[in-house]
Amino acid sequence: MSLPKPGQPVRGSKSGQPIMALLDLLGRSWAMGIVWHLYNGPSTFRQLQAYCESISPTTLNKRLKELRESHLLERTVEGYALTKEGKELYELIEPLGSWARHSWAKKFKS
Amino acid sequence: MSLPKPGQPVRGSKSGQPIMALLDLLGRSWAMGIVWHLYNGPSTFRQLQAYCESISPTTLNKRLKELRESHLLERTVEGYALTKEGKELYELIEPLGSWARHSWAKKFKS
DNA sequence: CATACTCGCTACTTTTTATGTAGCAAAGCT
DNA sequence: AGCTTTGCTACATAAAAAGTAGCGAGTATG
Repeated sequence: MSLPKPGQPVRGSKSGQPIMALLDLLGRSWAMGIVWHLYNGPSTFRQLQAYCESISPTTLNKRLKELRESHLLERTVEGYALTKEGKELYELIEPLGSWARHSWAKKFKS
Repeated sequence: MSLPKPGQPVRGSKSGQPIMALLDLLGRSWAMGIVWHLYNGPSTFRQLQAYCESISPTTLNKRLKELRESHLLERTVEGYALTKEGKELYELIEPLGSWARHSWAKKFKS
């Protein structure tokens, strides 16, 4: 799987519109979960592995590479951490959390 | 792949927190693209297939089933359409579009 | 009535992704 | 020197997605 970049054809869009590249990137397994988790603070590779209970090191490493190349996270002395863009992204997807709890989950209670 | 439901263990979380179930669901290939597209109005199966240029009918059908069972879309006389919840969800992820264009894409121009 | 569409979908094979497990090299204790 | 932790790679297996063909139902057209 190649890195989706805005402006280039990606999985799902020959036009490479930024939103499609972003959806391709975030649509890969664990990508959003990693961003979600790192908002709490930097984590090491092994901490991320423990957090994402069933991720394999192979996949984790691939996702980390992709997210780094996409400028959403970086390595620091404390481990992997969100960049400015990564934090912005988190703040955009954050409302999903409360919506999922308060509106969406209720539809499954029947 | 089984349908992720809030309150049950899902890919990535034994707790089944709604947000994790949602991320699992949306993280599957094309799921967000389908929601994104349907906000413009209902589409038939073949229209969706044409829109998602490289999706296979097998995968499209699976995604549609999952999204229907998750109450995000439904079948109408005009084809597949977003439910009230689906529209709410779209409106939550919609800001990603302008962020991707205006902030994120710029990081790749170097 | 026949034939020729379109539509929603299934069957099947191939390719791509992800998982599961083992373990290595580098760095930091002790 | 020995023992751990850390970040990661290698390899085999399993799961998911793509690619292609085509069926049965419905509708339109001659």
